Amino acid sequence: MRMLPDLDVFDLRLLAALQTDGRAANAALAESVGLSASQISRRLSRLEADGVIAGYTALLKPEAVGLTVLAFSNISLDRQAEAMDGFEAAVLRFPEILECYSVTGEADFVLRIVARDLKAFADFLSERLLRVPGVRSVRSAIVLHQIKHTTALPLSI
Amino acid sequence: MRMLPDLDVFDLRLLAALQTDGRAANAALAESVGLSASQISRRLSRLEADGVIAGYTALLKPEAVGLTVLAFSNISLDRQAEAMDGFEAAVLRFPEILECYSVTGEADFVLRIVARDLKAFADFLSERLLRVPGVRSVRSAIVLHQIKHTTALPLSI
DNA sequence: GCCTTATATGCAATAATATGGCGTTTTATG
DNA sequence: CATAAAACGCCATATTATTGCATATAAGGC
Repeated sequence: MRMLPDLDVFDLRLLAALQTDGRAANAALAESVGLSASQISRRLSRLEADGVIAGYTALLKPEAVGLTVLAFSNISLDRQAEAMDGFEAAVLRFPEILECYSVTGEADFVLRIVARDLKAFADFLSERLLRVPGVRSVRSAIVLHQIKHTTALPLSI
Repeated sequence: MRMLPDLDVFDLRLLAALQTDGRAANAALAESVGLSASQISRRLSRLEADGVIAGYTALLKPEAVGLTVLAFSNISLDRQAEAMDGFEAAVLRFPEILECYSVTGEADFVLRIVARDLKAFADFLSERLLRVPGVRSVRSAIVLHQIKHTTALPLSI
């Protein structure tokens, strides 16, 4: 695994194509990259081995699997070392918490949370999250509209 | 496209497997679902046609493509209708803004922003985002540590 | 409850796709 | 400018996906 994988223009085009369609056939990728399919195969293996490509996933429509609520919750903890460890462990256990980051600013953590509906979200907050030891405050921004949503990182091609 | 795609246990297992590895071969998916590869192929086509599967993507390691800064920025706009339209159009144009939602709470919007480094992030804020007409305030939570990060939605299997 | 119809299934044949050898070309290095 | 190393495309082979089809399972009508 290279530390500084210097990606050439073909790599970047390939990554861009894979961010657009992670299941595209090598022949299709070859088309948009401008190389042969066999080279795509080889570069793909390299990018995976190097860890540039962390994985592949299917993107599901949340409503189709019964999830209508998305929220960003800002968490503040009590100032104790054990509070943080316990909180992080709890976060990993809750499947409705998709992401958790410690951040600068007023809050200690930002969470991305999904739930079936508003009631399920409220229940999760009051019966689960607020009961995690050390959690002092939770301020949630519930999503009203999605203006933009992509997992594709910008690549300077 | 069905409105209420009632997913059976095989569908849910298949979706779970695809969220774990979006490029898994049908034979491998068949293994974890408990069906034949041909059925996987057929169910896959159906889930794609129904829009349950919105797409597939490669997940890249941000550092490997030169992105070291992730932030969640909370935006407040001036109370004018045209401010909102202009802001949303601007958001769609900026590739460093991966996600944008209008939300409840103190802010009007939450943005997920990536940047090469702190300087690039600061420049983006001051030279781009703050110059979008109608933007009144930006409060950013810059990510210090990633505790959890997944795109996989929780499925009640 | 049984018959009918629609849907789902696994198997096997076929089609599509990925991979690796190999000779050639390009790029980097002294 | 010569040489070595890396990358390339083509092609043959291996792997994987898809579809026809006969059988099985589940749903609806009477």
